[in-house]
Amino acid sequence: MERTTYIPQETARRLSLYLRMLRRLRQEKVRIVSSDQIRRFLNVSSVQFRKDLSYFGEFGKRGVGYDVELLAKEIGKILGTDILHEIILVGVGRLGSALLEYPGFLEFNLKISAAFDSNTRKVGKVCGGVRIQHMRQLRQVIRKRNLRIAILSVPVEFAQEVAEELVDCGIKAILNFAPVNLVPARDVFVSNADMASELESLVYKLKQKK
Amino acid sequence: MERTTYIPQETARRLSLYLRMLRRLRQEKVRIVSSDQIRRFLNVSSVQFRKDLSYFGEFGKRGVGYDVELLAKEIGKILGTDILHEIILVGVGRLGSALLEYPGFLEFNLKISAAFDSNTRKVGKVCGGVRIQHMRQLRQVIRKRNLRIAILSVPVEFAQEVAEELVDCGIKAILNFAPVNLVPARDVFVSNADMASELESLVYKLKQKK
DNA sequence: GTATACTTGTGAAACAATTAACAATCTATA
DNA sequence: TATAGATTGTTAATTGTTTCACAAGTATAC
Repeated sequence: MERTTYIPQETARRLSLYLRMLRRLRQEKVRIVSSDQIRRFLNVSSVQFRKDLSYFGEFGKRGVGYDVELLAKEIGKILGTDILHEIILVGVGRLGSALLEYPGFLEFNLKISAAFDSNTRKVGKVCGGVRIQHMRQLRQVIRKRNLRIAILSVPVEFAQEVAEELVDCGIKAILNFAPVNLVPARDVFVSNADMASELESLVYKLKQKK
Repeated sequence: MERTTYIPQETARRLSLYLRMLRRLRQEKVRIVSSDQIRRFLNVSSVQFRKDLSYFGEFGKRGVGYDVELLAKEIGKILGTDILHEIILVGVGRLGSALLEYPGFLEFNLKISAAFDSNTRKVGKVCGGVRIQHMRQLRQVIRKRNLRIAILSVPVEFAQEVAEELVDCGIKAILNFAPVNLVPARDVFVSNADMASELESLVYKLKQKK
């Protein structure tokens, strides 16, 4: 039961999928699940699933399977989403306001607890239960509440500059929706949610298949 | 100059980044770019860049670099986005309408040319220059215009069912925004744009770093 | 209690992707 | 035309990830 120190990047990503699946199963009152059932649900091989878990411990019962409730809790702990994380959103345009109202975050104990925009007409309005504040408040709010994670949904031409401001205010992780590949500062994690690029990859795959 | 038949998945994804960068450079009237400059812009090693290109041919000039214009064209051809691709969007909610107005797709010659929703109140309205049609029209429109790619932005509880309908109508690639890991049919490509999961991975990374 | 059918956990092997090292080529310049 | 400096393209080595194969544990039927 020795734990390796190195954990594949992909494993972390998949844990998230597992967790969502498990929560869904829990809702449906499923108590026990086997790695082979997970395979059918998620398109991840059963060995992959077991291997991924093996980096963190032993959670199943041989000959039986996994306790849904227990495994969900354990994966939550591993990922750090057993506790609520507050995040901020910067740029309340079309996409930004859709994200503010997006219900999918809460499922993972993620809550957008502050939103910012530089347009004074938007400031003060409430969207998705959050009052929009002016960009000027950014630093103060981040500092005061010790926030670390930001969603960036500003127009592409401001993305790099606003990202740098965020980092300067103490943000350590950014989920970027602007269509630029933001290059992260030293100790900051950036994840580029590049929708157009995803589509382009699909176009390419279709082309290959033919 | 022999071309391997196998091309890493990740290479295809990166080509998309390269292409966007090159187009931006072209706009700025840059004529020549070296792999080392690309590295600085995109955080992809210069060898990686050259290696990725080497799967498809030789596009640079030793001692000089790459012709921006030419390389952009070539990568466009490789990815298949040298010609316009029409896609459909299903589910015009908050997120769906944001996507309809998203300007980032055109950059890659991708155009949402039809949108569908089952809510009769939305049907007939125009969003992002596209008239929303009823789901009943789905099959007819897909068939008639021979469409292959769909963006799925319906509520999570309908996602699997609508996805199956899309496939049944002839759709071959789906970009899914609903927070489920859609399991694709045999010859259909699905890309799950899982925003909550992305954030959760960031939370995990932050936790590790500490 | 023993046999049978399942299922997990994991070291080793196979496979895939990235990086290092360097030959080949180009430009500019004296 | 020789030389220096720059840059690409590619083979080989390295690193990272997935899969195989199977031991070990559990439940059930008889």
